[in-house]
Amino acid sequence: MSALEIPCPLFDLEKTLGSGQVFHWTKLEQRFQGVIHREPVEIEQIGDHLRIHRGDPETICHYFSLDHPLEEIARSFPADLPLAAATDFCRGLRLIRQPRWECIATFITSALKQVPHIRQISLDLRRRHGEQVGPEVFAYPTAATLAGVGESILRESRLGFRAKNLAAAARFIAEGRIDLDSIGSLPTGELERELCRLPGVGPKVARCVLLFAYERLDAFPIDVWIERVLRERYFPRRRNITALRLRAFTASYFGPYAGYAQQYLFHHARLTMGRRVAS
DNA sequence: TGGCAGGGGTTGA
DNA sequence: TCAACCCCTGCC
Repeated sequence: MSALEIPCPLFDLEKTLGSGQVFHWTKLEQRFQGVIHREPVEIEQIGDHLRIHRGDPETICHYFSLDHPLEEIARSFPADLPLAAATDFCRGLRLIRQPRWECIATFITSALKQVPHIRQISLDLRRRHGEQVGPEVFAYPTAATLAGVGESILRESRLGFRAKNLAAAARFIAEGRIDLDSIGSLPTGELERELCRLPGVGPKVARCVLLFAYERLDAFPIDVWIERVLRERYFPRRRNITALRLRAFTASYFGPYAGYAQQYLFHHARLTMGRRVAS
């Protein structure tokens, strides 16, 4: 199969895949192998071009949101030092358009887990329960499949207490108690409330899903990293500021592309702040 | 070699 | 507001 090259200005494949949005991609030398929905994909970046060894170019461009106007997004940000530094550091990092169930399930399993663990769980679930779509390549198991598998088998993938939530969420969807596609037309606030009906989905996971699977680019998930950034960089002299006040601040301060601001602050913090931060 | 603390969150009291 | 949930890793 001959490789196809497409232009991808202002895009950094490695940063995008390494920014804690998706967890199943594997790097082999310069190539990244992964699955988009059920399609095996193998790509590498050469300067401002993407060399596609396997996969449909249109699917790949859509998945990596190559149509998002990054310059315009950066211009919409409030002018402050922490965000300017993060934006500079994350040049070319784009928000991925993820399949909805896969995104929900992956973030349910991410609770109190670090990236390598989430990745290990994600790959194991694919291998054990996902459809094989290529040599050593597996799609994420469907909700119906995981609903049939049940909690005790899921625990074998080292999910711990998350197995119960994942099994229950899979059943919730398989039984038709929520339709992930039809709720896509709801306003963001209502959509968030609908997502929180799923077992194991609280405010943080719901906002990740809003951002990564429903393209609500103003959604701002607050995890421990972002909370550290907000407290240290935005409210250094107000040590006892409440989580509620932080939420209110993020809802108004970062603007229509708050989700991008969050992703940049998050990725920058993870790679520069170290494990422990003075509090 | 083994014990211990703590981690990208949710839930229910 | 806080403990409990399960497992893994790093550190001593």
